[in-house]
Amino acid sequence: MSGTQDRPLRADAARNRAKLLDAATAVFAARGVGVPTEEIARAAGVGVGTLFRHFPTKEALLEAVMVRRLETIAAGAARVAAESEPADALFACFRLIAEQSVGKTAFAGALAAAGIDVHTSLRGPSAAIRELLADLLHRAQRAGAVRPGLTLPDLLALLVGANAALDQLGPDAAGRGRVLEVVLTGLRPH
Amino acid sequence: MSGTQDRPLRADAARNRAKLLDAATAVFAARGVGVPTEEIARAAGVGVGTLFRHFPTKEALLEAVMVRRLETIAAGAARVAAESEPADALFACFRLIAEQSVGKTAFAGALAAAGIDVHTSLRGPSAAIRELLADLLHRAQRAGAVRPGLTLPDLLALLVGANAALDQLGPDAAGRGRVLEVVLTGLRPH
Amino acid sequence: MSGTQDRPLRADAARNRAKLLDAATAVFAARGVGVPTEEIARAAGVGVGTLFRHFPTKEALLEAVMVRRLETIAAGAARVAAESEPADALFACFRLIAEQSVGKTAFAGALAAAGIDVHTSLRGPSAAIRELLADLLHRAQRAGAVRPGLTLPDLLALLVGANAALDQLGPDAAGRGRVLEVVLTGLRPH
Amino acid sequence: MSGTQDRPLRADAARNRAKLLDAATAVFAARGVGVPTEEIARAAGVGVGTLFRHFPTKEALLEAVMVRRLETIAAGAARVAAESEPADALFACFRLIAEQSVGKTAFAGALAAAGIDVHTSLRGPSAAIRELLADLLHRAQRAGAVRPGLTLPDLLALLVGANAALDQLGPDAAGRGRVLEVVLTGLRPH
DNA sequence: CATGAATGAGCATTCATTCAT
DNA sequence: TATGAATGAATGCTCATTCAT
Repeated sequence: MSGTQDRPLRADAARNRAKLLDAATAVFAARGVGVPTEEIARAAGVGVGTLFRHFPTKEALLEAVMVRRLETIAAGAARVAAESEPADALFACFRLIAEQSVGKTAFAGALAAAGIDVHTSLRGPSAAIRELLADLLHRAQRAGAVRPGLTLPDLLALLVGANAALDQLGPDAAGRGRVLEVVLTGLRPH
Repeated sequence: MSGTQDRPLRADAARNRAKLLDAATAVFAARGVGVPTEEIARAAGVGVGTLFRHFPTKEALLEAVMVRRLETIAAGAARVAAESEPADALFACFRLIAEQSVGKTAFAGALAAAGIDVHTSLRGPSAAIRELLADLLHRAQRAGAVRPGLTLPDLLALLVGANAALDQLGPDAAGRGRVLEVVLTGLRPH
Repeated sequence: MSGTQDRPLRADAARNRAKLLDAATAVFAARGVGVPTEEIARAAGVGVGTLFRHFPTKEALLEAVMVRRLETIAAGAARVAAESEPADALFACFRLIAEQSVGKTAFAGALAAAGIDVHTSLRGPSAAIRELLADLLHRAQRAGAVRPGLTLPDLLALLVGANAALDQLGPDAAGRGRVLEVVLTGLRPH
Repeated sequence: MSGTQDRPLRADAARNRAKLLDAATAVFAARGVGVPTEEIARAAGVGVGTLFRHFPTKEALLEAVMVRRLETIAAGAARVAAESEPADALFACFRLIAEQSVGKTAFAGALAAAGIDVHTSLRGPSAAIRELLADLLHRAQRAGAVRPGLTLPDLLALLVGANAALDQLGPDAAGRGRVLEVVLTGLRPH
């Protein structure tokens, strides 16, 4: 049911898999998805062969990186959502997701540009997020805390947009706050 | 000093340059920036050699495409800005820019991912837009129509974000309207 | 109708194509089909890129080599067949084909082993040979010079076998003569 | 001198060796000698490590497969040869060897193509066959049942050729009979 | 000046072999 | 001793760029 886990996986193999995912996340973020696979293997301290034993394709590695990211985000969002009532929870989740996905823009763009069909394995984690947000959105709207006409796709698009905006803004904390404030304010009814 | 001059360009050469830019715009948008240069040459109906005569580098071609885009946008924005008073003009420009740059996200991402330094030749056109927006922002804020603390970088980031959001939303007109409405509403003081 | 010729092909391109085919024929024969493509390119005095421009795949190159071989053989066989009456013509063709296809065994084996479907482009030339042999066989049988029950597939198998036998025998001229004599004698009615 | 000795081999080790040889024979025959060693290990139900413990090299495994084949053939030939008088024995052996070595063509070709020097360990079993055939040939010739000039190398080449012919013909029993008939008839004096 | 053939560095991927578990 | 994860050299193929025609 959990997809990625086929067998218990030997201790060292699991360690290498993790090292590879970490290295890939870092290197892709730092140098773009165009980096040679060998670079990633080197960063992970393993040979290329090991990389390809764990991820049969460069594309598969990219997917695994994104899946892990989404899983982390989904978990964080679920935690945050549980702590407050719907409206606040929605806003908190929005902040969290928009903030956490640093650099995701470049990824997603590159993946799409490469004609990669990420959907299959991403559907799982992203479905979790989607459902959570759909629920929160619905309840926040019923509570009158969010614009009534807004749909889930709208919300997701705004999330992607906020993400892109923060990416573009860089580490300027004050600016990030103002930008998020603009979007979150806009979500409220007027 | 006299080597890089922009000679008037013979009629057919100018025509080829235009054909190449059009083809590149279309093909990059349709198939991503990863397309072989030869594909673009073919789409333009010329040989690769001709492409490289006009644009010494693939990167240069990409830049030229974006420059032309920005120039169009800048012109449109200037026109729109002249037609209303500051606050409305700012909102109109925001809409225009966010709408017109369909697919730019993938571009920009890919460029950045490729480690390409677009700045040099883009600074011109984008500076024009920047100045226009800086001016409108300033005056709209003085008129009390836009959040006081918002800076130009904030606004640009929001523009990029809105662009990404619309890209993600696809051609759903109603959704695009709602998303823009959210962001524009958020820009106003509260 | 003639298949391989798509456009007139520029002079130098044609020259390179020929050089590549010659080099490939020689190198494959000398060192087996396992040779790196780069080896062949070097032997032809061109870059790998050129090789792959002419033959989109290593497999395609192999096929082209075999096609040319078969074409040569087919032409020679047709010439020989025209010079005598059916029975003698059949025997002459048999000798010619068995002799000319030195090293073909290794080729064909390797191709089959590689799971390559050579048929498509080979069908043309080999069909020509097949038809010629079918005709000669039929007429030689009617003339009472060849075993009556023998079919075309039988004859082709014997041809392949004779080829293999000669390959195995090496350059010992007397031995080659005796071996061919055995097979040709066996073809006659008894 | 004591390093390469053939220790009796523990029961399970012997079983593994046999499983590997069987698997290799089957897999090589079915998918060609290009199959990854891991495929063979899997088919044998052991790990690659075990495979390489028994056969230090892929080439060594191939050789072992062929050796076993030749041993089987040699034994069969010896049995058949004992049952009749020289001439018939020779023909029976010829049939047997030609028939039994189905698929050997691809093997031998691939081995040769790979530049593998099979001789060392094959000389043993093949020497047995060679001697048997040499003896039979000699006696059959003295009995006037086989062409006088024919040498042992000629006979071996014809054997390889017959093998190739049968391989090419496939399972068509009647055809196989006719083809062998042709060659065997050719062997007789005329 | 346009063309498209030639170039070759670069990259993803495979696979025989080794070695930690 | 068996296992299968790790290794990395080797290979087929691509594509930006150059240059002969």
